[in-house]
Amino acid sequence: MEKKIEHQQKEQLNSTNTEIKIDHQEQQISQASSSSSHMANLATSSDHHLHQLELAGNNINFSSIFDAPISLPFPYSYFEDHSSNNPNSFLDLLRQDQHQFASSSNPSSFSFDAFPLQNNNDTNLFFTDLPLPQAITTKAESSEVVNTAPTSPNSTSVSSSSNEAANDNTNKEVAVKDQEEGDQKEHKGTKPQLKAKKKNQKKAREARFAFLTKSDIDNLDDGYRWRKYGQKAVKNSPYPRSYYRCTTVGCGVKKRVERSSDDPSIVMTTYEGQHSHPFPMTPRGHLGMLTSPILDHGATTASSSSFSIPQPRYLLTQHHQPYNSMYNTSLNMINRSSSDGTFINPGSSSFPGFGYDHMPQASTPTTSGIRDHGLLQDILPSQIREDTINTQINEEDKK
DNA sequence: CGTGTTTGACCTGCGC
DNA sequence: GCGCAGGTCAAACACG
Repeated sequence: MEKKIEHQQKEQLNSTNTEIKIDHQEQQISQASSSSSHMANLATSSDHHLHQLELAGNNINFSSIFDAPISLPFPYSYFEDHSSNNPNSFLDLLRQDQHQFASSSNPSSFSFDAFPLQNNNDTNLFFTDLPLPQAITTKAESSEVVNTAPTSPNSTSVSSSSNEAANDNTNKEVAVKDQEEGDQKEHKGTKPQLKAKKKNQKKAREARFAFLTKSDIDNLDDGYRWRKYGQKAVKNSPYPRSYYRCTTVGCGVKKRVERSSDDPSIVMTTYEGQHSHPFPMTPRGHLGMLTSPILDHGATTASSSSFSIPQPRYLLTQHHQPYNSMYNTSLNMINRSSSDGTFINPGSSSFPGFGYDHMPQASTPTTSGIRDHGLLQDILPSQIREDTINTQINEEDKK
């Protein structure tokens, strides 16, 4: 396993300009838990990119950000640092990178790579080789509701049902909250019950998805409009944590942005919830990222508080989902369909807060002539996807 | 005037 | 029960 990884990473070094230090590889492996396929994902992640990477070897503890205490390995950072003076939006950079990698056989597939590495039972770790200077590492935080049922990588049945489940959870959560508010108004003094409800409510909390990005800029465009509603000092960190909420009416997506105390160049953004609305229209009157997150600035963001990741529809479709049940669980929890059936894309899911993966054209294979891999194609170049899936299959065959 | 930010107060969960 | 830390609210403020 380790040899395989080492071999693959050596290949990376040879075939790309990627510069990787593997000092803490072993530690990452242990922290990345048991999913060997995930490591394979990591190992192949840079094949299509020229960005320089490093394994920083810093174990930056973001346990305060996540529910589960973790020591997050911090494998990637970009040498190509993103200056705070750089006026380019995140999506500008994406666009530039798209040109840079225009030779890709599947342009639509390029944009954003995310490689989930299972970290522990509560968190999913995402190593990303983002084609942008800021981005270095992503980390998905699963919901606390854990689906332990193993999910086949090719499973298509889980998605819709889990969508409904997630939706149900969300609705229940709202319902519980509303109920609680009523109870609090009408029945003050039922604290035990309220507490029990609170606990239940917490268990059904929205899934979160966190990104680590290397940037001097906190407020980068992701195309959505965010309103800052709070800022708090973080313990053991000189940098405050900012709280944002999607400004779209009825959309409860939140995000938290904070800077790492260990490495101030690292910005961590945690998304919570999923947008219940289409990607915002741009002033120019077309949908941002209609066919790809990188095709448009997508930024109507007057706010300066937008974060730096694309609003990727880049969630992995579960039928192409090469990841384990834990990861699927995470996806399932965040894959929410609306109650009226609008914006539902069965079999597809998206990371919370990451845009809208249900754009009609975006999900129609025939429009691009490219096989629809769901959101996966927005994350992984086709070659990587194939490698990943094959790797997963091989791993399963070995078992 | 609309929109977004700032910031102190308040609420909540959790550990001791 | 208490204190701490995280999260949220909302009034005041800034800006175009």
